[in-house]
Formats: sequence, structure tokens, C-alpha cells
Amino acid sequence: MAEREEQKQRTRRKLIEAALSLSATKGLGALSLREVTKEAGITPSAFYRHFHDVEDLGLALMDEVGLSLRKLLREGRRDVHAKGDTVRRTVETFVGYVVENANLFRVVVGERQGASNSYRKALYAEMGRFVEEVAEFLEQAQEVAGKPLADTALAAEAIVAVVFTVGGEALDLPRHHRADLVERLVKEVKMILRGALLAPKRAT
Amino acid sequence: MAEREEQKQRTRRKLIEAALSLSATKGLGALSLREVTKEAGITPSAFYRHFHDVEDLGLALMDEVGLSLRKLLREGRRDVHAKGDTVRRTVETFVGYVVENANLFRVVVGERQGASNSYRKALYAEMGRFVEEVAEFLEQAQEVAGKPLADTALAAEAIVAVVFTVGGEALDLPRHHRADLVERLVKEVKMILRGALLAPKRAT
DNA sequence: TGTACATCAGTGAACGCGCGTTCACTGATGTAC
DNA sequence: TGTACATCAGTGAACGCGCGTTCACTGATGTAC
Repeated sequence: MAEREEQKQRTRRKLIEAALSLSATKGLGALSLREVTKEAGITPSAFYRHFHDVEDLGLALMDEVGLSLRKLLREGRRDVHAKGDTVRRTVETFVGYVVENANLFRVVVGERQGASNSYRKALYAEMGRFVEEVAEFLEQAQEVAGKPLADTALAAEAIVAVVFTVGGEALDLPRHHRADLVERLVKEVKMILRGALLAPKRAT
Repeated sequence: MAEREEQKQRTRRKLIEAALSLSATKGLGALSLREVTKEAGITPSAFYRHFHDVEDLGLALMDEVGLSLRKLLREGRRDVHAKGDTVRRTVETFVGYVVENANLFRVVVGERQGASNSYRKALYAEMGRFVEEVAEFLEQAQEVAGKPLADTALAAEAIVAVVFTVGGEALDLPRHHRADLVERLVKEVKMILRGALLAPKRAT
């Protein structure tokens, strides 16, 4: 009944996975239809049964990445009530995820600029959604901790910028240097949170 | 005497300018030798009189960008002693520069990830140098303002991450929305500085 | 200054290659009776 | 259940195109005498 459809979805998956692993090293912009289909094990012409063109595939990839990042964050949120260092725990989880899903992450961060307009637009949308989720996270956390923040939206934006930028470096770092990077990240995120604590009446 | 050499340098300049304007829209990775030489007004084969290959050109571009960014910062530093809002002044100058040199900036930020290994390596080096200069800037400014910072290196890294990430968005924004973005940036940078003010004894 | 030779930035033709896209096709899966 | 027909994911050949690179060359600039 749905056997044909299932097979089609399996092939679609293969195309996305192939695109992911190929774009990780050379960037989304360098994706080639022929390379992707070869990696996925189908002929070039069969590609058109799944996507309108390569850019269409690229946008599907963006979707994928955004979804998975937000899922990660939501899981982290569940632990807000746990005792201990929430920031450290979350940062560690995030860096772990980044390293684990290096390919996905490379694609996201790599297309922030320099890529085609439509990729960039899609990416801004995903990042915006992520920032919003971080802001909600902060709202929730400040209630738990009883420490009101002045502007969770701004703090979230700054934190995401730092975490993505510095976290991205983890991908080019040898394993044993990664701990230092996590340390730096934790300190920087806490620095931002400390700065966000009080209302900004006459600062610097 | 040096007429031939001067002409050669002029052509080299043209190649770099061409590469800059072309890579701005499609990314460094999409640079094509034939396109670049066409834009520069020479035949493809003449390219090899100037660079070993396209990647070689790309690295020359990185050099260029890093140099120009640091020059900008150094000029900003001269105004440290001026009265008024140093952060705001510097951020405004930076965003102005970014918008003015959109092409250069796109190249830098665009290759943060996703590009070839050698581009990425060159870029990290440039960014590291930039962070150092910002740290020195902070050292100097904290003396002037009499407000000691806990860790200028970390603060500089966080500030650069935020400014580059958020500042990069300015390129896709219509002119009249740019003021809001500057406002956000100024607030975020101040937030970080506020967070960096005291030694981190028991925070969040 | 004038002449003969060297240098070398830029030319233009040629190459083989991988690219995206088209098209008529095949054959397994799905549907109607 | 069995047969006849429709659907459609995937095939394979063909196309024209821009790519990077090579090579022998040209002719203006530079050098030696």
C-alpha cells in the first residue's frame, strides 16, 4: 500500500544525509547534485523526483538543523529545576551536541554569511527561533533562581552569538583542548548573565 | 625602470578587488578563476603570473580584511580619552564600517565555518588578532574610566562574537532598521562589560 | 644616444572534466474490476 | 483470487556549458654595451 511511498522517503533521507556530510566540509554553496546523488546511490536524474533543485535540498537541510537544535534546548530546559550549575550543564550539553553533530552545525554556522540570499534568510529565521527559545529558558530560570534579569531577549541574543561563535571553534580543536573551550564559554555566558542582572541605570 | 612592476601590481590589485566583489555575494568558496580574471580584464591564463591558484588569492583576501579591521579598531582607540559614550561611539563606527565595507565583511564572516580548512585557519588567526586588539582597547579604557575588569580577554572574546554576529545582520537590513540594531548592540556590549566588572564570586 | 638581446606580463587556442537538466524508457508497486 | 491497466521512482544516454590548466606565442619594458 504505502510501500512505494516508504521507499521514496528512504531515498529522500539518503539524499539529505548525503548533502549533510558533503556540505560539512565544503559548505552548502558547494553542494553538487551529481555528488549528492552519487553518495545517495541514485542517478542524477532521479534527484528531481525529490527536490526542485539543489537549493531546495539546502533549505530542507536548514529546517532539519533548526528543528534538531531547538529539540536539544527543550530537553535541556527540563533540567532547570535540578540542583547544581545550570549554565555549565547546558553549555556542556550544547558543546557535546555540536561535536556530535559536527556536520549539522557546520552547515548552520557556515551559512550565516556569504551564502545565497535564500539560505541566509532561512538561517536568520532558524536563529531567531533559537534565540526566542533561549529567552524563554532564561525567563524560566530566573524565576527558579529568584534573580530577575533586565532584558532576557537581549541577553539571549548575546548568549547565542557567543555560544555559536566560540562553540563553532570546538570543531577544529583537538579533543583535549575542548575542556578549556567549555570553561571559557561557561565563564562568558555567566559574564553576560551577570551583566543582565540589574536594570541598566548609568553603566560604562 | 619599475614601470613593468607597477603595471603588474595594478593588475594584482584588480584581481583582488574583483575577487572581493564576487565573493561577497557567493562566498569565497564559489570564486572562479575565469570569473575573477574576466572581471579584472585579463585572460584566464595570465592569472598564474600573480597567484598559484584560486585559494592563494583567497588567502591574500583574508590578509587584506584582517588588516583593514585592525586599522579601524586602532583608529577608534585614539578616541578613548574623548568624553561621552565610548562604547556607543565605537559600536557606531564599527557598524558604519561594516556597512561601508560590506564585501570585505561578508568574506570574513562568511568563511567562519563551512569553508576550506585553510581559509578557516587563516580566518581564526585574523579573528584572534582582532580579539587581542579589543582586549588591549579594554585594558586602556578601564584605566581611563577607573573601572577594573575581571578578565579583559574573555570579555573581548564575547564582545567580538556578539558584535560580529549581530553586526553581520546589518548587511541584510534596510537602512532605517539599522539604528535599532546599533541600539541593541550597544546594550549587549554594555551588558557584557557590566558582567565583567567584578570578580566572579558566586554568580548565577 | 643607438643597437642588440633578455625578460616576462599578458594572449589565445586547446584539452579534458564535472556540472545541471532533458527525455524517452523500464519495471515494480498500486488500483479497479 | 486473478487479470488488465495506471502510476511513478529510478535509469541511462545525451546536451551544452563553464571550469582550471597547459602551452607556444607576442610585444612592450628593461638591460648591457
